[in-house]
Order: sequence, then structure tokens, then C-alpha cells
Amino acid sequence: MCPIDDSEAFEAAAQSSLAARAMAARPAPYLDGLNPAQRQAVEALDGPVLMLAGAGTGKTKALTTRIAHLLFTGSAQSNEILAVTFTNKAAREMKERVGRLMGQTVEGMPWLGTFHAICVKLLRRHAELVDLKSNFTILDTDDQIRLLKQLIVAAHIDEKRWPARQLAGIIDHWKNRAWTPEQVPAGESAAFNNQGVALYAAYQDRLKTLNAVDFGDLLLHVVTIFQAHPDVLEQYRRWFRYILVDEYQDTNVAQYLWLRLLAGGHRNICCVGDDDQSIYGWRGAEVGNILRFEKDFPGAQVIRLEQNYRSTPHILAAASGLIAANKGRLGKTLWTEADEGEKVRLIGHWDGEEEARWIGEEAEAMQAGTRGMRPYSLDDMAILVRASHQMRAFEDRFLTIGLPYRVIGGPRFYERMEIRDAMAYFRLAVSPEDDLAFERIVNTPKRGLGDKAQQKIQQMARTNGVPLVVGARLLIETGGITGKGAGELRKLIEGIGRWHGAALDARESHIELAERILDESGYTEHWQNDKTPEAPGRLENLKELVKALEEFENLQGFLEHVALIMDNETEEQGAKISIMTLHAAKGLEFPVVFLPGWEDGLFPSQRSMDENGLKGVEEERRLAYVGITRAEEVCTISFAANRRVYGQWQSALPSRFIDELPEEHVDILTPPGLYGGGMAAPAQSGIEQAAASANVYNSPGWKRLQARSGARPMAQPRESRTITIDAQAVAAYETGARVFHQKFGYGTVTGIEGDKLDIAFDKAGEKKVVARFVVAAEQADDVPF
DNA sequence: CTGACAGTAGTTTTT
DNA sequence: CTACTGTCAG
Repeated sequence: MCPIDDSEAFEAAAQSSLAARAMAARPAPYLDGLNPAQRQAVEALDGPVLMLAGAGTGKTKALTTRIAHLLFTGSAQSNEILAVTFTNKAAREMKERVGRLMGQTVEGMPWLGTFHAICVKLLRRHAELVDLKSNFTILDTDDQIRLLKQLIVAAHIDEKRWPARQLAGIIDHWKNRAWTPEQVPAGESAAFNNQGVALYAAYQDRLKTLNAVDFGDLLLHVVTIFQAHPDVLEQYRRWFRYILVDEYQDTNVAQYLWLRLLAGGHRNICCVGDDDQSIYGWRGAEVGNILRFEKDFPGAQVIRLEQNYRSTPHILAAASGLIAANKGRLGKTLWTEADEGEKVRLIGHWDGEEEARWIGEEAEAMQAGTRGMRPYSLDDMAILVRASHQMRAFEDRFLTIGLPYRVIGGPRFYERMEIRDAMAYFRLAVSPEDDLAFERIVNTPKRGLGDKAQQKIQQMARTNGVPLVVGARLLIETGGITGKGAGELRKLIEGIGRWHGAALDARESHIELAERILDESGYTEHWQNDKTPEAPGRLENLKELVKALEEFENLQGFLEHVALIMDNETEEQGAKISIMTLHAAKGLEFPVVFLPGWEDGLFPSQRSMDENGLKGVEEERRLAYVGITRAEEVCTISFAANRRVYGQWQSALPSRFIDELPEEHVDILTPPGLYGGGMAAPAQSGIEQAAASANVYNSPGWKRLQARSGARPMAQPRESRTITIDAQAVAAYETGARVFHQKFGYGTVTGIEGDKLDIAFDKAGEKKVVARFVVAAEQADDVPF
């Protein structure tokens, strides 16, 4: 099957060519809103183009306008453009925006999608070239692990010392590099107890017999086909006249090869990306791909988008200063026309709990507009953490103070246990021979079919060369299983038969069928009887799942898409502050951003540094860069001197990235109740001092604590360090007096007006402050720490 | 086969 | 400290 035979493609081509001709007469209005660099990127249609798009520079706009321009000028039909993204979200957004630009006159772009979605399409057409049938199933990670576990056990390897998860990681890594089992280099032969490669080969064999592929295979198989069948490749080279790639810095070797193969003829490839935002090296992304672009495609145009429309100058300068410490960058200079705004704010805390407490209070204050800035909605705020376990402190705190929050990321909808279980039932209804689905639900809900019963089923199926359902039936018929289990198993098998029949004849709506399956299988009941606090949520999710079916014609269609596409973005109402990892925040933006946990070992993560050395630190630094550049107006970085790690109290130094922030763009806030400002060595200045002093690293209390490491900080910092001044004390201030303020730090009184003082703060400038908020400087130095 | 206990590990994540 | 996995006794 070649794409040119595709009648659907032909129709689309005919339609869009009419549209293009009709429009060609009119000028191109979409070009108006572009800056010169964007316009250049849009108009350079032919030959290789690298669009280096810094954070917030209107990359998606340029990309989508470029597509519009291709269509508008008649350079290509909508089905001759290959546009790849990494996520469904990005693909969806792009489709929408192209549609809007073209005024809906264009048929949807059939080849705009994720690498994986496009590969599924290609692979279904040419499955036989890699010994698959075109109706192959796509395994999720769960199935994959289960399969590998079986192979590990079969190879008599101690599954405890060599967990399936690890093998899955290794195989993934190899697939990312586009290595088939035969192509894995000799240097890797020691992997997984010297048996990695053999297990990989066995795994691929097993997948073939199951007529299944995993995510990595989608790309690997297509690359294999392209390499082994030049005629097939040639068709697609001709068919895809223009290629666009989003987030090029995230491509792995397999994706890179895939792109090079396809672009090899006409070289009309436009890659968009930002080397400074490459944060997925750990899952196979090669920054080298983007750094090497000009070598790979000689004569390539490199266009830099540098005007930033997102952040204030201080935020941009802080981010730029930080990222400058990385070597081997392509280099960009972001600039903006925005007003100066707030400096990046830096604050140190005693421990992680105080950090969470402070951020909670700060969020509330910013919501109320009592920070000398405009009020912000909670929807405008985000907390970006390095590792998901850091979220907990915030959740705990926000729950106790009743601050609404939302956690972004975490297990996705379709990854949840109940959804997978339900899907397994649906899969069986569509194809009863789906062994992995059968395995998953034989004993869910509990049917009294434990390991032993399941082994018998497996054995029966294997010796007769039949799927598990059939094996199970044989087992019952031959009396290989008796008692409660036998009855339950019979009920299940009959159920599957019934559901399969219903799915085939399609008289019943697939939605009713789905509900009936969940009902008759006892799955719904299973959760209704469950008393754990998660149970109601899970039932809710099941309802959600059934609702999602409405958008599809039948169960088959649903399952077809669900493996690749399906995020659950149930928008609850009410403003909420968002909590997510830095990785999850890429591509997003918020007026107010909190970046907690900037401590060496946590961020940059120790593991990253241990395992990848300088490369690791650089990727962490890019992550920090991504974090800062998410902020539009207010960016607050914080760190804690003490943190509970696995139940043990540990102390840490402020992140090295803090030292790398350019001082002149950073504003140092003094933590609540911390009077450490004067304790640093006087020669120190700027950020170093803030880090050192705000944390009381030099204080006796700090040293005492280090001596008895592992112990809970004995003094509750809050109580011991909060000093209230009584009314008489106010009278004591005179012009020239040295005072200390919790937020603004040290200063000198320059005037008195009733209960308000004019104070020239050393760091924060001139401010008018109510007298009870300050304390005499000497007193501050005496605080017991 | 199930529930209770012990042992162990413990970044980042899309498809 | 916690969440998950595997083992063991009922």
C-alpha cells in the first residue's frame, strides 16, 4: 500500500488545492503579526532550516504560520506536510492553530501528529515487512513488564536481583538508539547479567508471536523498514514534500534517523527547538542532534527567535546568566520590550516545612495583593519542583491551611489501575485471544484464581497452542480445575464470549456494552465494596472512562486510539495553585512561579551528577533555566537548610545554581523570623551573603545542629526567632538608628511619622514601615541561633 | 487463596 | 518515612 493509492488522501489533495488556488489571489494576512525573525522562519520554505526558538519567543506561532504559508502559497497540500511533535497536546494545539489561521478551509492535516502516532499509521501499512499483521496491538508499560518478567523467569534468572523494570529500561535505551537485537554493540553485552541482548531478542520474538509492539518498536520498525526497503522510503520521500519537527532537541537517535531518512531527498526539513531546553537526555534525547544540524544538513539556514514575549527583563537576565555557565551551546540572546518588573526573588528557609509554609502564605498574600504587586489569581501561580516527592510538603501544608491546589502530572488517566483493568476487559471483548489482557483480569476482581490456577491455564494454553481463554475452557472441560475457582472461571469465560458476540454484532451501543461488561464481570461491584478512601475516586474514573467512549463509534475504535492518545484533563472549577515537576512545566507559563528546593544534591540532583558528571549538571542547569523562564512576572527561588530525606534530617548547601544567578537581577528576601543578616562575614556580598546569612550557616545554632546530625532541629525556629516589640519600644527609635526588618533586612531610620518610620534599607531601598515591624539591629544579632 | 508482616528501595516521563 | 513487593502462616 502506498500513500498515493490512498483515496482519502486524494480527496483531501483535490480539496485543498482548490482552496489554495482560491486563496492565492489574496494577500497573506497571517504574516502581519510576525516579527522579522518569525517572518523569516515562516517564509524560508525550501531547504533545511533550523529554527532556534528560545523560551517564550513565539515558536508555535512561527511553526503554525509556516504550515499555513505552505498551504497558502500552494507549495504543498495539507496531506503532503509531515509535522511531528512529541506530545498529543502539542499536536492538538498545532492542529487547532493551523485551522484557525486557514479559516477552517483546510481539511485536517493527516500527517500532523506525534512521532508515535505517525509511526503507527506507517507501520499498519507496512506491517508485513517486519513480520507483523496490520492489526497489531500496542503494549503499554505494564504489559511490557509482565512479558519481560516471564522471560526472565524462563531464563532462570533471579528476578529479584535483576528486575524486569531494569531490563525494560535497557531495552528501551537500545530501541531509542535504533538498535535491533542484532545491532546492539558488543560493548553492551555485559548488560543485565550478560543476558540482556539474548533477552531482548527473546522479547522481540515473543512480541512478534503476540502480534504486538511496544512504544519503542513503533519507531524502530519503521526505521528498519525504511532502511531495508528503499522503494518504500522513496514513496514517502516523494509524498512528504515538507517536514516540520517540533522540540528537535528532544529527539533520540531513532527519531533522528527516521527524520534523516525521510528528508534525505528534497531536504525540505524545518526543525524547531532550543538546545537550552533539552531536559530529556535521561530518556534518550540527544542534544547533539540539534547541535549538529548544520553539519547534517549543509547549507542549512539557522534562524534565531530571540524576542521574548513572556517574561520581564530581570527574569530573562537571571535565566540567561545561569544558562551561560553551560558549554557547547548554540547561543542565543533573549531580549524583551517588557517593563522591568520584579527581580528574581531569592529566599532561604530553615527547613522544608517552613519553606512550604512560607510559599503558602506568600501565595495567599499575592492573591490578596498585599505584596506591593497586583493581585494574582491562584490559577496564575505554579510551584515547580525537581522531584515529585517534594510535592508532598506542599500538599500537606495547603490542605491544612485550605489553599486550593492542583497537582499536574502524576499517573495519567489511562495509567491508573482501574482504567487499565477496565480496558483489559474491553480488549477481551474485542479480541478474546488477547492473552495479556486476560492475564491481567483473570483474578481481578478476586475469583479464587491464584498463581496455581493461572499456571495451569498457561500450561494448558501452551501445550495446545491456543490463547489463554481457550486454554481456560479446556482446563474446565478436562476437569483440571475444580471447586469455586472452576465456577468463577467458567462464568468469566462465558462472559467474555457473550461480550465478544455483542461487540461483533453491534446492535447494542458500545457504551451500554461497556457498562454491562464492567457490571457482569463484577468489576464495578469490586470497587463499590472497597472501603479504602480511593475507591470513590476510582468509580468516578470508571464513569469518566465510559463517558470518553461517546466520542468513538465502537469499542474497537476506542481501543485503537487509546493506546496512543488519551489525556484526561477534567477541568475542575475554582482557582487553584498548580504543583508540578519542572519537566512537566516545560512549554507552560505562569505569571507567578515558585521554585523551591534549590539545594545541592536535590537540585542539581545528586544522582544526576553521580551518574552523568558534568553532562548531568548541565542538563540540571537547563532544567533550572526552564524553571525560571516559565515565569512571566514574579519568580521566587527558595532553598531550605534542613530537609527530611527518607525520615532522616539532612542539611544541605544552597544550590550551586544560586551562585550562578547574576546578582543585579536578584532580590534577596529575608525569611520570616530569621535574623541572620549580620552573621555572615562582612567581606561577603550579594548573593553569596544571602545564601550564607539568610541560612544562618555561620550561626552557633547551625553548627550545633550539624554536630548532632540526624536529629530534629531542637529549637522551633519560628517561636524562638519571632520578636514582638511593645509600644514603648517604638518611641525608642531615633533618626539614624540601625534597625532590622523581617522582609527588607537591615536599614537606617531616616525619619519618624507617628507610628511609621522612614527607613533606608541596605538592600531594599527606602521604605515607609510601621514601627512594630522592625526591631533594633543589636537585638536582631542576639537572637539565639 | 488470602491477609498480615517483613524487607527494600527510593529522579525526572512521553508515547 | 512511606509505598510497594514478596513471603509466610492460616
